[in-house]
Amino acid sequence: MEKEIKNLIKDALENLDIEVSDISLEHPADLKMGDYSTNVAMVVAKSLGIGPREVADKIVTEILRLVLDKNIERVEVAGSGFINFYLSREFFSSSVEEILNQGYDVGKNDSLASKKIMVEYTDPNPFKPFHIGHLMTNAIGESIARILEHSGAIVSRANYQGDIGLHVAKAIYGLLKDEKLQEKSGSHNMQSANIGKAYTQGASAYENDPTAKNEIDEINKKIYDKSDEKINEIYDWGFEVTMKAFEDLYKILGTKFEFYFLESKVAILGQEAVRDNMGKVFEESDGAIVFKAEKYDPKLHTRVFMTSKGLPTYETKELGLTEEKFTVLSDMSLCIVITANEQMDYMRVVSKALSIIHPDYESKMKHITHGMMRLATGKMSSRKGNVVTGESLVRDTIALVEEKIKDREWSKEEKNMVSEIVGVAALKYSILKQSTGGDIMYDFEKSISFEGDSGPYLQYAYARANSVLEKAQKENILPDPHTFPFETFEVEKLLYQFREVVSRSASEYEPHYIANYLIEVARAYNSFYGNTVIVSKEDKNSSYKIALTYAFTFVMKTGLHLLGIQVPSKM
RNA sequence: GCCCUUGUAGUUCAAUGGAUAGAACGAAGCUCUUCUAAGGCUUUGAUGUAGGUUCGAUUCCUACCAAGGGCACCA
Repeated sequence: MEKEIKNLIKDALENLDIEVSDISLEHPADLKMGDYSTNVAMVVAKSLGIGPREVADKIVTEILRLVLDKNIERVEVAGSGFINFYLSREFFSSSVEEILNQGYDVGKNDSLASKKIMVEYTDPNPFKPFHIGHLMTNAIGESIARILEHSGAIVSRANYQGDIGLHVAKAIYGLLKDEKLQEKSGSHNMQSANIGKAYTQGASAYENDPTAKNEIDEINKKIYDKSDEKINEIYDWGFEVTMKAFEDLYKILGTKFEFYFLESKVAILGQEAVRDNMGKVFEESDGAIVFKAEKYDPKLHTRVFMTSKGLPTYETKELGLTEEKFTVLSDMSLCIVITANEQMDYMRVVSKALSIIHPDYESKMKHITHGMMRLATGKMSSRKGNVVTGESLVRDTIALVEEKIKDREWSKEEKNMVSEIVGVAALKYSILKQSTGGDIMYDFEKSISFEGDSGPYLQYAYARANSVLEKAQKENILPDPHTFPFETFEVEKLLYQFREVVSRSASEYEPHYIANYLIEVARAYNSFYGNTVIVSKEDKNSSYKIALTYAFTFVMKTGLHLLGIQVPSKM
């Protein structure tokens, strides 16, 4: 419809000999002001030397002369010169019908058809706890991956693991000092939690105790050269257990990775790249090997790629990682990395180096950053009194939902499933409802209050719609989008916009547009639900309202899917 | 010092250069002989400061103020 209206305006302007380079068409914030609105009249008024309202009147007259489209009910001039388009009852009904035909494909577009895109996100390190920052990256990454898929892209999900380095040595030091933490009888989640504790102990010993620091450095060397049998054994066990625990969490969160990259491997590739480009890109400075990025861009700065001890830094590993990505996924058209924004400046420098080495990568690398997740009211500890990790946050949130639904007369399995789905929704939604750049104040209490602007609110609207549909089935009233009532409901005026919202989210890599849109749709549906009897044999429009309800469930379920959130059929 | 983010109701967040700056929480009131009250319907309140560009600025530009992050061998 957007295209049709734009063309209509274009034709009218041509007939009037008015030249405009770009016609902007938007949805007015208030639906009373029409379904589409353009400001062309105001844009051209000055150059024509006529008042904007007068120009608008002329254009509208011309449009009305041209218009034959049954989808447009009327066109009006309003405000200081806006031209507002009101769509017809027929249009909204046919868009409901269209959604029924599309089902869960609603909102799909092919702007990225058959493009291969890799999205790297989450990146927790083995031997270290999965913290709330990882949770945030995961929620954003998964959502962006799904949004791109909905635009036709072939998306590969990738995860990058720091399998070597000082953090591993710290954890192993902790494990060696306190052998109880090596207990292997419990679940791998418990074992992983113990390793997390060992890491915390090792990390603080490294800071405070010079003898421990030496020991840890020693362990670190042994991990690299694999010279100590005992350490090798602990390493293999710890790596497996922590990675398994991450997988459990990914399952709850709804992520399945296709590629796992290990730091130890890409470090070697990165070192080769540095060696091959000595003199060309990299140079020696104070014994280290550096890249002076400010030579290419004054806003960038020099960064060390190889330390004076000959060890590769993060930058070099990133170099190797990117090359590896382009190798394992041939014909990749876009390589996206999602991290916290503290890594923005490093990434810019690394990207610059990569663009010089591989000019063809330059337009294909995209770094998306997000803010920090801060916990409101200083509650840095979870309910069990431990430090809040991403994992504890997920499990505690789920537990709170469980508490809330404990009186429902459902089976234990149903309760478990619903609380998991709803808990994850509460968390993910509070991350995805705002634009990705900024920090997030996470309020534990608020996210599980499930009122208003929350994931569970959306799920609740879906569940209610679902039970409407069940009732309709029982009473044998079939959906029918063709016999519609005179009035148009607000939900209808929003449903057809889904496609535009998805494509905007995709082009800006911003899930929050979808989140905000879904809240609006849910609100409109809840209002419709609250003020109308939908299923009724006496109402001749009941079939239409049921069709509308179906359309709503398709949009809501699909929209939530794009946020990485599942829907319970009841809650 | 330089670079990057960000400053919007009491609080947490929205607003592709447009119309009366939207929600939610909080507070006050109403609402289940109707399909899930985790709902619906009312009422209340905000663009950091000073300039500039524009018919029009929360949005763009400049300065200042405030918060966060980054700036050589940690990731």
